[in-house]
Amino acid sequence: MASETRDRIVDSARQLFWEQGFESTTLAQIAERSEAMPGSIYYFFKTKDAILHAVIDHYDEQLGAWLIDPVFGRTDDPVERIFGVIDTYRSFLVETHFTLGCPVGGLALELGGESADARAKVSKIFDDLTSAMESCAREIAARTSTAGPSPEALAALCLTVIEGGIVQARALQSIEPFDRSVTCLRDYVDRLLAD
Amino acid sequence: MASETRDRIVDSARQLFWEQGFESTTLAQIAERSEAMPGSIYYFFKTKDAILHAVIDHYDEQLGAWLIDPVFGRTDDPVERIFGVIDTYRSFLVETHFTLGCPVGGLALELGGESADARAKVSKIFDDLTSAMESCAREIAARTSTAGPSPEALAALCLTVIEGGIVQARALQSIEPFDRSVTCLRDYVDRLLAD
DNA sequence: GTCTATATATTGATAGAC
DNA sequence: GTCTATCAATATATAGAC
Repeated sequence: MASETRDRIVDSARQLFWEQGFESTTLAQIAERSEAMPGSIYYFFKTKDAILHAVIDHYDEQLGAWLIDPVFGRTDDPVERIFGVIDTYRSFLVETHFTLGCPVGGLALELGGESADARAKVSKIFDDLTSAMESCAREIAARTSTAGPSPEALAALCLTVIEGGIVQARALQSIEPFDRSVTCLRDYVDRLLAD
Repeated sequence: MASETRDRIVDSARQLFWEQGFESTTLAQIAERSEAMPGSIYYFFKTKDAILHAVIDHYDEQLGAWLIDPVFGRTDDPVERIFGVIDTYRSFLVETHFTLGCPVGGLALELGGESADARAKVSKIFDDLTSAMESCAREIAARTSTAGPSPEALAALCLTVIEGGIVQARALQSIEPFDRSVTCLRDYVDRLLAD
């Protein structure tokens, strides 16, 4: 099951899906980047869809270590944690000049109708990320006196700011709409904490 | 230039791009839905990309009449206008059971790297929609005493809530994250106006 | 497990009759 | 302007030697 070649194939596919999307990526491209021949790819994966599942599983397993743990390990403050996660996505956008958005969000939109089980896995990843944001939102709620939004709602807004900011940033090829949205979210959180 | 057949082709392509994305849509599907033979399609359009451009141009021309005018004609209140536009997108999501998100946002993500001129057109559509939201945000700012976010920032957040809410709703096949984000946005606007 | 070679289907696109 | 027929390229996927 585990294999160095297999890992290379999944990692190459993951990069390509991130850069171009699932549909636009061909097996020839995966073969080229992973330096594995088509025959080798089909030794490990029965179909192209099977590669997609492996990529999504990889995100599912690595989301914590890759995105949440570094940020949450850096600080205990719930506000800093939220904006630390958001800033991680911002860095991807800026460093890749808006070619790399959210790997999971991109797949979510692309898998809209078809492949119900792949979409279900993507759904779970969103749930996990929402849970992490929710723990921060709960701490924030505990610090405020008047009634603010539910932790679930604030957590949803945080993911919304990430995904919506990415869509606009990629469309406009500018980080400005992303930053503007984040500025509002911070203002909102500040106002909540001022109560 | 204008032709009933051509209109049918563009409209069918528009629907299919909305439902499945640009890459996943084949000319055979466009031919089937528009009831035009491949030969006819290529009489009007030199390439598949030319169809894409026609679709984007259609959105560019019809965005006002299709999305903004109905909402802005219904009320003068800037807050109601903002949430009226947002609710239009919500209706698409719910009525189509999360298969139809934002036609422009979907293309924006898909055209990330390639076809720079198509992406530029998409960019212009976002600018137009942002302008409409910005006019509302400016009125809201005029009603508040203390310093709130800039109208540009609040407008960006409105689009972010739409696009980010759609990504999550389609991923989770649930309107909940969309509604939760909108609830927060409304709470934020209420707090701005309470100042 | 990895390679070469190739099958099969579908893609975007074209030619030319009418 | 619309049709039929089809091309050439590319896609996913397979067979079988090593």
